[in-house]
Amino acid sequence: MSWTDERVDLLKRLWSEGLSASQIAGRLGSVTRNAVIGKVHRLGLSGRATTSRMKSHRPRTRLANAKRPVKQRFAQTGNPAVRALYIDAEAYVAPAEEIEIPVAERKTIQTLGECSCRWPIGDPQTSEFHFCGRAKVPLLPYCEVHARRAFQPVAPRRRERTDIETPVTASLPAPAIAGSDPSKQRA
DNA sequence: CCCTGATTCGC
DNA sequence: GCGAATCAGG
Repeated sequence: MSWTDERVDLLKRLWSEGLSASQIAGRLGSVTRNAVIGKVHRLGLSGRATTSRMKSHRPRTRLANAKRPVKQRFAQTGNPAVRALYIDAEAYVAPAEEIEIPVAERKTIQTLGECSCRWPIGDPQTSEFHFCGRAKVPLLPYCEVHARRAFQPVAPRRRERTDIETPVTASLPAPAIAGSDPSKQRA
């Protein structure tokens, strides 16, 4: 697969949103992160300017957090439907409160069925605790709503770029006792 | 070892 | 133009 206009547009958008090259590659499919980086350079998009603090504007619940490793597995699946769900989740904003499941639909660990959404609700220490129990999305352990909640994009590493343009070390005062640095050796 | 982007260079 | 391999680093 090659760089069609659509794919380039998506690349530009995701890059400007601060997604990493590998994240973008995962969404585009059929390309490696190297390909993405190479394209970014050829397009002249490289060098993430000051503005794009890799933002993680997406609230994540503890439960969603706990599901992250699972999500990563599904994010890498070749199944387009599952991938689509994962990608769509990007637009999702977590609700402040858990969805109210009618008592009749609630499932316990005992009554949880093969097709029941396994999203846990409530405090496991209490008798109120139950699982969502609604019909789950095929291949996923949750109903659609909870799947969207669980499978959110990996939060970009938030880390201030301290590199880029600070070549003025020469003007810094010399340390009183400079730690020798013998570690910089390469054949 | 996980990850990040940057660069090179054969294709 | 493309991207694997590599580099340099967190």
